[in-house]
Amino acid sequence: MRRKADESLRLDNQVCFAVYAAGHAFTRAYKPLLGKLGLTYPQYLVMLLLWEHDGPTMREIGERLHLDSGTLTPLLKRLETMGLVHRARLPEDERQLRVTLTDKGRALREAAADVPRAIGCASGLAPDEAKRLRHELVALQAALARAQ
Amino acid sequence: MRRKADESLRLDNQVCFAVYAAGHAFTRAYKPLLGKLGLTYPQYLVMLLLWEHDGPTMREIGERLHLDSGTLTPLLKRLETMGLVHRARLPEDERQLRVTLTDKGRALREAAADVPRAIGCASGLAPDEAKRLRHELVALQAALARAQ
DNA sequence: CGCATTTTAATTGTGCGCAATTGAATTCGA
DNA sequence: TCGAATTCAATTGCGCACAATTAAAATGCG
Repeated sequence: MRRKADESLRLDNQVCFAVYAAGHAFTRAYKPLLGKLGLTYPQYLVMLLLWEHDGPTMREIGERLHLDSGTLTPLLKRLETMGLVHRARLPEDERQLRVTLTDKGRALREAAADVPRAIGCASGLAPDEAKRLRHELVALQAALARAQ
Repeated sequence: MRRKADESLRLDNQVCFAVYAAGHAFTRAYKPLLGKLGLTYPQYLVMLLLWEHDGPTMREIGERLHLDSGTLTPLLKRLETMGLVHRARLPEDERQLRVTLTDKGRALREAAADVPRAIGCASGLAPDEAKRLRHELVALQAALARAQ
């Protein structure tokens, strides 16, 4: 019989690797769909946020997506270069940056409308299964954040 | 009442984002533990594989972790520079590269022994919950791969 | 045997992801 | 009010992650 310590060092036993591998699988599944829109997955997340509620500051985007300025500054500059968003300092606080959709950025929403359905389909999850799994992952993320 | 298409474009409804965020949370949780060992999380995954079964080829490592040579070549060179692994061509097939642990690499296993427990603790998951979640994520990953 | 095909690792280029630092704007406190 | 502390975005540097290409070794087929 194998010792406990050995067991726990086996790759297959690790939830983290399963999350890591599932993340890769999702990225691969999204790539052809988002490629048609000219977006990467993190860029798509920012666009989702803006379609939901236009005009957040960079700090708010970072809090929502758990990304810092080192990631977001170049990402948002790319979206701006593509003509999808506009970046402007707040007049009342010049430190902060407001990100707003351009007409082109708003228009992209129609083209992206069928992406979630396609991914839902590929995942093979029923809506209620997806919902439960999402809840468990959110709880997991919160527990890890709490443990610091 | 909100239309169905709008619902599906909302960030909160997406399993993928939950996986993505949980992945980040895990990486952050592992960082201080692995930092003591001088490893990144992908490097730790390779070491786990080698501790489990020493001497795989680079192709086998890539299949197991779903990583290609563009990622693994520099990663393994870093592990070699750290003195943890040895890289050598197979005499019977010069295209392939065998990766083996050095004494230092084997010794690191003891230092890493308590990492899984610490992460398990931080995740707040009971062992059976972790096992079920892992199964669901593996199934999800397989479904996404199958959908190609 | 000899040449086309396949397999494998390495390289190049792009884009995250994050720690650490910088610098500017703002806020706070004596 | 003035200087210290804080809050932001930007920058720098390092390490994945992956597509596309290159080059070498091995295989397969006529």
